[in-house]
Amino acid sequence: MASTPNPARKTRVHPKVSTGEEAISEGLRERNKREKLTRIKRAARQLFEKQGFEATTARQICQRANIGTGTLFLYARDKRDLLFLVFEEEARRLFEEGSERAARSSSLVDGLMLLFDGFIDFYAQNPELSKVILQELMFQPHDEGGMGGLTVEYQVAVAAQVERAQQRGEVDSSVAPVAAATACFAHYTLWLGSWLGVRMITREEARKGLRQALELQMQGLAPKPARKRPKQPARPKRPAKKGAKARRTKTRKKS
Amino acid sequence: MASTPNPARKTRVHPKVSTGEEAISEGLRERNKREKLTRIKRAARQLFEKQGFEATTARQICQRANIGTGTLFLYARDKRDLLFLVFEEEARRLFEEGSERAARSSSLVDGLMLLFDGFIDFYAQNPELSKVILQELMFQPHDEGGMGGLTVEYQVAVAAQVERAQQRGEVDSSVAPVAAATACFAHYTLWLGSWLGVRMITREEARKGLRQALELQMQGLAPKPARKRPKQPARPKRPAKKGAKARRTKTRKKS
DNA sequence: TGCTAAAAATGAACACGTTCAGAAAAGAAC
DNA sequence: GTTCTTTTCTGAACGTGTTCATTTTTAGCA
Repeated sequence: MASTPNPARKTRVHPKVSTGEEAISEGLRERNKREKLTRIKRAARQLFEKQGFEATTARQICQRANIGTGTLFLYARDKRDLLFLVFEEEARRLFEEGSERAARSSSLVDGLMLLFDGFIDFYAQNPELSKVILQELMFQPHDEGGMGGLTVEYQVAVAAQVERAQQRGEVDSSVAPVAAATACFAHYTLWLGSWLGVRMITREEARKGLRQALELQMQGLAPKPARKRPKQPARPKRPAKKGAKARRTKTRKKS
Repeated sequence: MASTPNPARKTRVHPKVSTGEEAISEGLRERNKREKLTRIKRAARQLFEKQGFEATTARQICQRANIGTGTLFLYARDKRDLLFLVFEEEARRLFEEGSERAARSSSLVDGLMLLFDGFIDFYAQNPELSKVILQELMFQPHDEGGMGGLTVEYQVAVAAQVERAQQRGEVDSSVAPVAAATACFAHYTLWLGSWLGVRMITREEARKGLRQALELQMQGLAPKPARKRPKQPARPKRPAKKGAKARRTKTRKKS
């Protein structure tokens, strides 16, 4: 009944390392901190990629980064936080690239897959690390900036896609965009989980399953009333070229 | 690139404790093991519920169960596995109760909510523990028996619900039941995660969101060609308050 | 240049989960 | 009972992530 509120992630990392462009001249302090952070990122990344997350010890990272063991935890809340330090930048880049590509698509499902594919490629590079990242993303509060914030932006981007589709007449106007976005996001996370977490599925199976789930989300489970032309152009502006259900798009090429 | 295959959960727990009814007379060995297991379960449950999962140490459990520290790990693979030892029985019961109730329902959404509600109630009893359980369920391979097996059975039960609805004509006959079940399960896990993991939502909000997601899954996002639906309340004439739509059933009462 | 206060770095120390070589208990055979 | 084999138990020991009192570095000022 009691339940401790979890180790309650430490309030904030101690040295406030500058986030980029500052006044022209930086003090010694600033420079040292920046360099240290860089070294930490590099060391962590190298070791994670070579040995995996669990097999890499904090002390190893410290040694390679030339810092004392305690210092590491002034720059990262804990070991898992290092994953974010290391990969946030790349994730942000992928996110923006995906958003751009998706914006050019004219089908909701295609657009979402473009959005998702960037991350799927990223995760595929190292499934073991990705599992930990995903786990953290799905179970850590999304506030407190960092990569959790990205997740929120992600959902916003999905919602934007839905809204565009709605304006196109591809999505019913009575649907709340955020609700639809959440639904699509649910399929995304489930299939990612089956692939990276539960590990009973390959990457391509996950992509295929995800795409089918999105199509099913478009169609709905309920039976279509009668297969006849909606001759009344009252409701949707354009009759939305929605043909049969199983829209066989060729599997999208990825990098 | 390398990536260690994770600490690779230990092959199997050492003493094979009998799973219930055996030959009438049991040897001293069997009895000792059974008693020890019982003591472990009791101790772990009490401590977990009083102090929470993280705050309970393995040594505390051993002390309370009157066993050596090493012995604990002959009965549980690791600390998290204790959660399954402790809660599997109860989870199984809830699952069966839910299945029965769901079988009596004549609407898919209602039926699924009945199925889900059992677990939602269970999780609500102790959200912190539930978070860990959920995390384990979603990220540990589902084979190797235990509670993971339950997850599989769960999805099967959902698929069965879909099939029944299909026979009733509530679900389109062209839909593959497992695909539909997976989709519904995706909504279930997402909303559970928002509630227990990311912690930005209350239990009732999660239930409501889940129900709406299921309804949206029924309807689909695509625009309906003509409003010739059997008995759907058509488009909401009344300007349904704040974006919410498709509110059909009154929020189900739960136990 | 010294002097002082604030910021940052340090590594020994802590508490934890987990292991494993050896000890103890239970069964089998006589 | 006595001996031997097999199963089960045990707690000291290991390696881990993380903390914190102390030391070192930097900045501001005279």
